[in-house]
Amino acid sequence: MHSVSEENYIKTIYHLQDGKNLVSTNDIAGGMSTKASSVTDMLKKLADKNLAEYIPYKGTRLTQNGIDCATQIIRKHRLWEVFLVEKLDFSWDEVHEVAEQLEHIQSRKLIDELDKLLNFPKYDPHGDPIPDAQGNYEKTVKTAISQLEKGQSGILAGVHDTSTRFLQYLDKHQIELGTQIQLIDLEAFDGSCLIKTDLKELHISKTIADNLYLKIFK
Amino acid sequence: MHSVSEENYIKTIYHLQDGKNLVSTNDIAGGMSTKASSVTDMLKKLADKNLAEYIPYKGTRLTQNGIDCATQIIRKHRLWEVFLVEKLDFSWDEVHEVAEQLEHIQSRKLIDELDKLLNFPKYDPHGDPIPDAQGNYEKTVKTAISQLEKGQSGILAGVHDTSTRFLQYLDKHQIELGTQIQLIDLEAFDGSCLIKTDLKELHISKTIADNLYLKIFK
DNA sequence: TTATTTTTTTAGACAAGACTAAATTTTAAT
DNA sequence: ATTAAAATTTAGTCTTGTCTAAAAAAATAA
Repeated sequence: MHSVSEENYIKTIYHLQDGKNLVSTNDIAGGMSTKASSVTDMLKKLADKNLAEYIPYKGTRLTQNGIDCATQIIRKHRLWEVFLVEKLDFSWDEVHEVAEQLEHIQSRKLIDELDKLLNFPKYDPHGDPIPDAQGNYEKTVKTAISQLEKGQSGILAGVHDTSTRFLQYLDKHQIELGTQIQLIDLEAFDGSCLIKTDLKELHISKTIADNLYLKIFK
Repeated sequence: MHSVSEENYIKTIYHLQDGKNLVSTNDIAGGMSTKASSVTDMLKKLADKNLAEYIPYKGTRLTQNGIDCATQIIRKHRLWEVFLVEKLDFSWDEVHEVAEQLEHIQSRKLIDELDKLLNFPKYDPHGDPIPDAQGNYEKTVKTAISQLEKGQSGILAGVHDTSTRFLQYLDKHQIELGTQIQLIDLEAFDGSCLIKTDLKELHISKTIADNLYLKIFK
């Protein structure tokens, strides 16, 4: 099928795409911790294989083919994360690195059976939706806390940054998926926020507020 | 840690070693479906990393380091095989290819937790022993049916050839691990045998008899 | 023991993926 | 509209792991 490297590029482009028309070479390089020149080389390969459309100096977008491929990788990644947490007692900040390896295992049967074992879960441990075998998944509209208006509230449905440090920060402050959060105050000067959960009030920086996505009750 | 390719060489050498003092370059090439010249290159790398002792023109043996590494790969391979059969409804002739990929996933916690989930199994679905976290495992003395004397019996404890075709042959004749088998007659001319299980008598070729290993009651 | 065959190694090439440095194109700023 | 800065691509190199063809060593046979 495709090489591990190709799959990682496809996944990165897919995540960067979201809404935008074209993804820039530099953004991909940033997202993969590699150099722009390496990205250019790979983009040509992906275009040759009809996985991406590459317009020199302008940017790239995945073809339908590439999108299908990305969706399957994401399906695998998220199912493995559920497996690690539900069956192997991993905590949600430990799963990413291992899932990153497991998502490249090639076996249709393996994934379908895993899905069955886990009872066809809809969400991964970070609250992100899991595509089904056909690649369909609920595209929830999630809003970062930093984008809310004062007084709005919602439940934590996803995080942007999935680094161990960030996830541990959340654990420390007893914030997890499903936690109800209300925006009490927003400081215009530095974008920091005062938020309230069932348990306590907490002051968070703009960086944190950008990273927490809520499903909003309208 | 080590590359997938290095791990595959280590595993192959370990399996070919068994008993022998040195493993030949050609045998490794055969076992890996690669060319002797490629093997020579890799042997030098393994020697540099203190994973193997390489004596040009003579052969190779793993160092203790290499043996430890091989044992861990085998542990992972066999645990994943158990997982696939027990939890994901794979049949024993479907597991090998996938386990071959899964054995290279790097995560100590993953394997220890998997071991726990499966209840610390001692044998894989082919009857081969699974090394524990320290690398220790029961080194059973298994004897091919073709090596038995007339009248001897034992229970099927392993197979040599693990190809799908062979495993399906066994399924067809209702032979599985744990099946009690007695050697009724051995034809000196072509090495074929007449064997008896609880269910029936069966005439098997020398090729088959070479591939079936029994634990013998002495 | 010499000649022949087999095994193994060396030399040189190639593909995938990555990098650095230089060149080119695009964008932004005067 | 030029010029300066930023983004992107090209050219050339490197590493890993593979290959073929040729050379060298070891094993076998006469």
